[in-house]
Amino acid sequence: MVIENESSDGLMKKKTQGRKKIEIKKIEKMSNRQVTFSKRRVGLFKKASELCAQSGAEIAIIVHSIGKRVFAFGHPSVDSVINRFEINGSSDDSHEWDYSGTYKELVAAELEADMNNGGGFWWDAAVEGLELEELERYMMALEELKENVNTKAVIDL
Amino acid sequence: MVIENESSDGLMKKKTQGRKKIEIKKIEKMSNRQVTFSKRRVGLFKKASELCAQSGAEIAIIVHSIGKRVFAFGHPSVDSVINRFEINGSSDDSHEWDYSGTYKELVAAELEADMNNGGGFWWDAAVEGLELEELERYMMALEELKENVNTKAVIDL
DNA sequence: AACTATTTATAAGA
DNA sequence: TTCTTATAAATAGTT
Repeated sequence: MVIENESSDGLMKKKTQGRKKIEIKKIEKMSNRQVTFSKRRVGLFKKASELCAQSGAEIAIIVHSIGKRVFAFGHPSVDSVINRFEINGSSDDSHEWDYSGTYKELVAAELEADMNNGGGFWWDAAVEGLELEELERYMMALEELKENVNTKAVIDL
Repeated sequence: MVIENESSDGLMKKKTQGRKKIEIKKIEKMSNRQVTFSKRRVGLFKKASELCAQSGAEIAIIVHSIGKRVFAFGHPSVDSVINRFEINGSSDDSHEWDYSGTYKELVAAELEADMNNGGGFWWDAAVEGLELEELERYMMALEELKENVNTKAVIDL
């Protein structure tokens, strides 16, 4: 939002409102969604690189944008991290699952069936199909991520 | 650092210095490293969940801590994102590689050979073996991440 | 695990 | 897209 640069008393005012608090939800306007995706993906990869550098963790991140582009971050490499992960077994309880299960609960089975249909991306269909209550539960899940994480069992390989 | 709560003039002062600027490098003290890892991993996963919610991207993150624990984030699931990634081929130029290559350049081949030896974690060996100049290049790479990202070729599946 | 002062990330706007 | 600016959000050091 534009702010007046000069008020009646002649003092200079703020040029913009700066960052505004937002709700974490699907960004409807495509151009804004693209800009936010670009900015936040870079931020995410930077955070990952810092975590690697500080703690020595091995991290792999794979991002499929809605535009079908694929971005990957890997330290020491995407493949090595994934391989190590898969060797441990990706379908049992050997991992600490944080969020995937929570989201899945939100997506009704019938909506998942629409994912492979023509027109739009599966995600759009899934989100548009969410009832208000479900969306609220989704947002709550986001907020409770920290707590959920800390209460998971820890099982080493 | 502790700050005096009351100065000679009787005014209350800041209780702490608050967050301090730090250099992104290996945290030597194990307890601090563990705490930072925990905090930042949660932050990383939260950022990922927000990016998914806002843009509809599909994201998988796998984190192997130095303590051998495995943490994973996946939307809609770790497996689905990885599978989609691997179908596209993980060894060619079909992806946008952001950071893994940069880091690899830093780790001399002889250091990589030590990764599988006994005693300590490979990462410790690799980082401790980095010469100062190399470490500086590494840090520069971190700073230049954003620019690097924006200059990569974009190739869809 | 909880607390603050700060640093860092980023929503809007240019 | 790249830059700016003000503010929201993350977090380092401490308790």
